[in-house]
Parts: sequence; structure tokens; C-alpha cells
Amino acid sequence: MQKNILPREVIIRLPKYLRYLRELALHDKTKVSSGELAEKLGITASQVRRDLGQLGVNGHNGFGYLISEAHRKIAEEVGLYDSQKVAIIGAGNIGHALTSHRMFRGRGFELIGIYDRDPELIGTVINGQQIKDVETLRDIPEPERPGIIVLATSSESAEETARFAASLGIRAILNFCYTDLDLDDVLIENIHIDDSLMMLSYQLNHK
Amino acid sequence: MQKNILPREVIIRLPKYLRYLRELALHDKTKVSSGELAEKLGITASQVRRDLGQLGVNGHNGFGYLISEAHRKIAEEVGLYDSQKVAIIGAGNIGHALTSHRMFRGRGFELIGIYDRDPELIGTVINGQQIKDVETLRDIPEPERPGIIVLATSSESAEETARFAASLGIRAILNFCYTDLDLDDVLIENIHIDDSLMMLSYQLNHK
DNA sequence: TAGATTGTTAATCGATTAACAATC
DNA sequence: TAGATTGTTAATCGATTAACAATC
Repeated sequence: MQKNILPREVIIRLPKYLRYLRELALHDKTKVSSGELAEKLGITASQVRRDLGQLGVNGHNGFGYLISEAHRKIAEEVGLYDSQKVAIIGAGNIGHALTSHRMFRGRGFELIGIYDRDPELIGTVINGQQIKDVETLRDIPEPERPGIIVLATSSESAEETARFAASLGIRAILNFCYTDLDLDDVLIENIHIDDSLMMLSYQLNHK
Repeated sequence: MQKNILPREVIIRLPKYLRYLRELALHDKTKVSSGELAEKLGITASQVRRDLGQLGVNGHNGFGYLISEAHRKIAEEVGLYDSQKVAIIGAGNIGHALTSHRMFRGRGFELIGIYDRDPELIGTVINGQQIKDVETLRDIPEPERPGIIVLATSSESAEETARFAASLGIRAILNFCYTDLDLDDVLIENIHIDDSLMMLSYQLNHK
């Protein structure tokens, strides 16, 4: 906790390390060298060694890294063992699709529910999830409140909903809305499908 | 086309420029300074001027940038006027949700259909879209084939499906699968929801 | 003209990489 | 031991920023 936070460039790579380490473990490997990991990630061995070092993962001289050790340490740093509580707000297409995301099945995150403001939707059940009134988030006692919300409302209500969530003490938002959010003391990660499509389009145009 | 390609850092900002320029235009503004744009984007005025300069958007000395001019030029560079054809492959939750994405309603991309391999799914209609057999992509005559596919299959079939698409001449993939793809001559943009959640979790753990 | 703002140069900053002594 | 591989330093690279002359 609250140790030195790594630069964003490194944070982006953490899930990829976990992915490859897990894959190697599934293939019954027990150790891996920085060179081997580097090749999988498409980066240099130097960078792998530096990243792992910064994470506090120690290799073994002339030998490499123990896969289980490295995986455990990174998963711990990412907070995967704490099973963050997550609420989805916005029961449109995307919100619904996300309720059955693999991440919410014992992979470090616990989905506590899907919420919306629309009276037409509240109470209906889709995907085995009953849509709840977003206002009922207030009634959840502090310690059980989600730390992360997935924001999948319309772009128009995105900002207001984000503020509402922040007022309840939510400190992190995974934003699927077509809006750039900026709230004090709230971490935001954007998933802008629009932007990604445009980036592909730009690159296609210039190849 | 095929002029000098900008560094990824700049490409990432292009959709944001478009977003803010559009917003300003909706507010009946006609000009904007680099300082004003910079504040909205959360970057420096220097960077805005440099970005726009690299894009071939010329400002006017002592005056600023004409919003319509800047927007048109960037939209052109991104290829928004060419209306790229897009096919979704994988008719699971995510694939379905994406069929009704705003991007496919006259915003520069044209959805030509949603495809799957599962005989159980093929032919069924959801969201007004009939699911087609992925093999029928072959039958589309060259010029009408999509340039971009949205890959939303299971992680297991992701790689095989991506190769299949590449063999049909598809040159760009928006990848929603939990896999890192790497194909020669195919542009990939990843939307890794898992990774984004983990990044939030890491940051929460270290704040 | 005076004021505002661009376009561009040169300085800065920070991440990446190469290289290699230390070590098992 | 010889070979492999780490951990770390110093060099490199490239994006960002500050500064300011040029210009409307």
C-alpha cells in the first residue's frame, strides 16, 4: 500500500506480466528469464528486469525469476487478493454485457450489482442480475460500498452520475462514456471505443 | 494518406481534439486559442500548437485557430469522411452490445454486420441485427469488405479468428479479447477491460 | 499601434536501452 | 569451473515544455 507509485508506463504492463506468467505456469514452467518474458511482451530484457526490480520482484542470479513468486508479488501489488467490490451504473447494452464479464468471476473483482436511474428498467432482471435503483447505493453501509464503479450511462448523465458516485466515497471509475471526466481525488480509466476506432482509422489512412 | 505517421502519443489525442472542437462548435464558437484547447485537454499550449502544426492545421497569428477548419482537417486525417466499413465478429454479450454503438450511426464508421461461428446463433436476430456465418465474409466482394473488424469472440478463438480475418485482407482489428494479438501487417488496438480494472486497482492500492 | 497568439527553437525531462560487473 | 542471467549504471532517445521572435 501507499508506497511509491510506479509510472503509468509500467502500470500498463502489470496486467500483461500477470497474463504471461499465468500462461507459463499453465504450461508447467516454474522459472523464466527476463529475456524470455521480454520476447513475449515485445519489450527488452532490460526493461523487464527494471520493471520487476521496481515492483520488488527479485530474480535469482544466473537462474532467472520464479514464476509463482513473480506472479504472487505482482498480483499482490495490483491488489488482486483483496477482491475489490465493483458496481456497474447504467443498464444499457454495455452495462448489461459487462455483468457477465470474466473479471467478476473470482478473478479479483466482485460485482455487487447493476444500477440505473430509469424507473422502467429498475427491477427488471437480465442476465440473472436485477437492476437496482442507483439511489440505493447510498444505503449500502460504508465498509461494503464498492471502491470502483463501471460507468456505462449515456454521455449526458455521465458527469452527474460520476459526481454522485464520488459523493458516496467511490474513488475509482472505469468510464465507458463518451466524455472526459475530471474529478478531484477520483481515479479514472477511460475505455473510449470511439477513440480506439478512430486511432485505427487514422493508422489505416497513413499506411 | 501514407504521409508521415505521427507518434502514438499524438494519435491518442486526435479523438480528444475532435471531441472538444465539436463541443466548442456546438456552443457557437468559431475560434479557439491553443491555450484554451490546452486547458480542456489537460496539456500545455505548446503541445497543442505542436500537435496541430504536425497535423497541418494552421493557426492565425495573434488570433488563434478556426474551429471548423481545425475540425475538418483532423477529421480528414483520421479518415472520418471515408466511412470505414466495420464487421463485428463474435455475437456474445459484448459483440451484441456494440452493434448499437453510436459510432456506427453516421459517425464515420459503417457496421456491415455481426458474425459468429456458432450454428446455434447464426440466423438469430438480436437488436435488429441478424447474426451471419463468419464464413460468409469470404463471399463479400473485395471492395466491399470491411477494413476493420471488432473482435469479440472467446479468448480461445481470438487468435484463429484474427488470422482468418487477416487472410481475407482485413488490415485492422479492434480487439476485445483477453489475448495479445500480433499479426504481420495488421493494426491492432486492444480494449482490455481486465487490464483497465487492474490498473485502477493498483492505483487504489497505492494512494 | 498595442495586444494577442502563433510557430519554432533550444532546453528539459523521463523512460528506454546497452553494457557489464557481480553472482549463482 | 564455465555458463547463464541478474541488478544497476551510464548513455540514448524522444516527447514535452519554456521561451521568444515573428506576425496579424
